[in-house]
Amino acid sequence: MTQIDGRRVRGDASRRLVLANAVDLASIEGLDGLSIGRLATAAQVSKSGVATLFGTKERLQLATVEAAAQRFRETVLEPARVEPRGIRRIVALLDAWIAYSRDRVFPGGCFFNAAVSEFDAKPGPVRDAIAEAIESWNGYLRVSVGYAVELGELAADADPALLAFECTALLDYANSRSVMTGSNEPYRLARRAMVSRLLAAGADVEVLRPLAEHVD
Amino acid sequence: MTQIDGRRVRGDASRRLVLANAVDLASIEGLDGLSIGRLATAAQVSKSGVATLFGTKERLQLATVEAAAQRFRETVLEPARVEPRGIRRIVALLDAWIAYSRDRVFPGGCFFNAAVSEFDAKPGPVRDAIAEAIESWNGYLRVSVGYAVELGELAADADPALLAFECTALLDYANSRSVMTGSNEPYRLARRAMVSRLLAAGADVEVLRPLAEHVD
DNA sequence: TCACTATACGAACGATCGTGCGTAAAATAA
DNA sequence: TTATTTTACGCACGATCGTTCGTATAGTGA
Repeated sequence: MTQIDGRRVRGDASRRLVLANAVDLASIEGLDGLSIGRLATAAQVSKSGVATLFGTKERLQLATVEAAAQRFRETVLEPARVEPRGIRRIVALLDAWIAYSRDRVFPGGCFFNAAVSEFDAKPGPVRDAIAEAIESWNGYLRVSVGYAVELGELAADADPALLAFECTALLDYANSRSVMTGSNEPYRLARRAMVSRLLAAGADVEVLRPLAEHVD
Repeated sequence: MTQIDGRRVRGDASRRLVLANAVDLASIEGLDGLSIGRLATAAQVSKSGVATLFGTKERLQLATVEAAAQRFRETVLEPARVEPRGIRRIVALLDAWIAYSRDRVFPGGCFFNAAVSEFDAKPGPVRDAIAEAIESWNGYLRVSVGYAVELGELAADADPALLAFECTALLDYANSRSVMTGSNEPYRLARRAMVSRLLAAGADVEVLRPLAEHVD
């Protein structure tokens, strides 16, 4: 039986508070643009308090990436798990992703879209952590498409890797365009493209209805 | 008859030199991460020399965006103009864009992908300049698709806006994935997706050959 | 000739950055 | 109790940031 440590409890609460501000700030300013001083101001703690809790800026960035990944999982992955494996879960995932972007779960749009563009040419632990989070989401979607093929809900010759690639491309681009223009039209375009693509892959039109008919 | 000014000639040469370094650095470090000091070191001029030529950092960023747009036009748009309007020019544009990304015309991958993610949530003149450059490219591709429809090279019910949206999404995502992983596989996936999408829109399979058969 | 402009640099400004040190308080462990 | 760990802060350090000022040089015009 592991006893709880009141100091750790307090520290974890502080870390959560700081990280909640960190992911929001980083989705706007970027993971590098996020400075410890401004973060401390936003979280209403002292600058050296942030330094105490995270050590270095790189460790703060790593913790921020993990906090963002958790918020993503809670917002996109968890809700879709109520749907059974196969095409229904795919539809739930794609729909949840659009809601995640459209509702600005991160105020600057998808955290990982911004993080990838910022760090894709900067090797190091932070880049690796971002890559792993992306890879995890991509893999989850790809495997989900694979289930649908195995279950006969998509054509046997459908390529899960290609289909997942296309959907992710459309989602990411819709996010980028919406944040840039402030319009929801990109989400409607992405929905149309994904629906017609899934139909071409043999999906049942009825099952696609949540994705096709949702208004953004 | 406007006489040339030797001082301006010299200054323009310096500006070009500095901007060539600026776009390369910014494609890696970002437009904000790009600092005047490091830029001066890279371009082998003094820090205050850069300040003299561009005034403020914001004006340097604006000039950098314009320099990047020019390099993009020279690399992607100009070569495709040798092809006639319609599906052939579309194929040339898409193929040139993949080469532009794959050959790392900007060392950090597509300059505008990085710039959009960095500035989409930061209102101001720099964001506006980036948005205008993106809009210009998107519009050019959309109009090109429209020509192909008008010429009967694509189905009459094909939606140019949607088709251009899908292709841009695939191109941007292929760029992002390739820079992140160092692989050319994303370009092959994007090619396959675009070819099948254009075929579904009624394109002639022969005309798509340059896009379909090119090896990255 | 002389005044003016554009380029270019060195030096320095105040501001902010990430980080380390010393200290204090709270909780745990001896 | 005493010793140790964790959190949290104030303070200051060196480094770098964008910017400004003064100065020098070269080219343009009157």
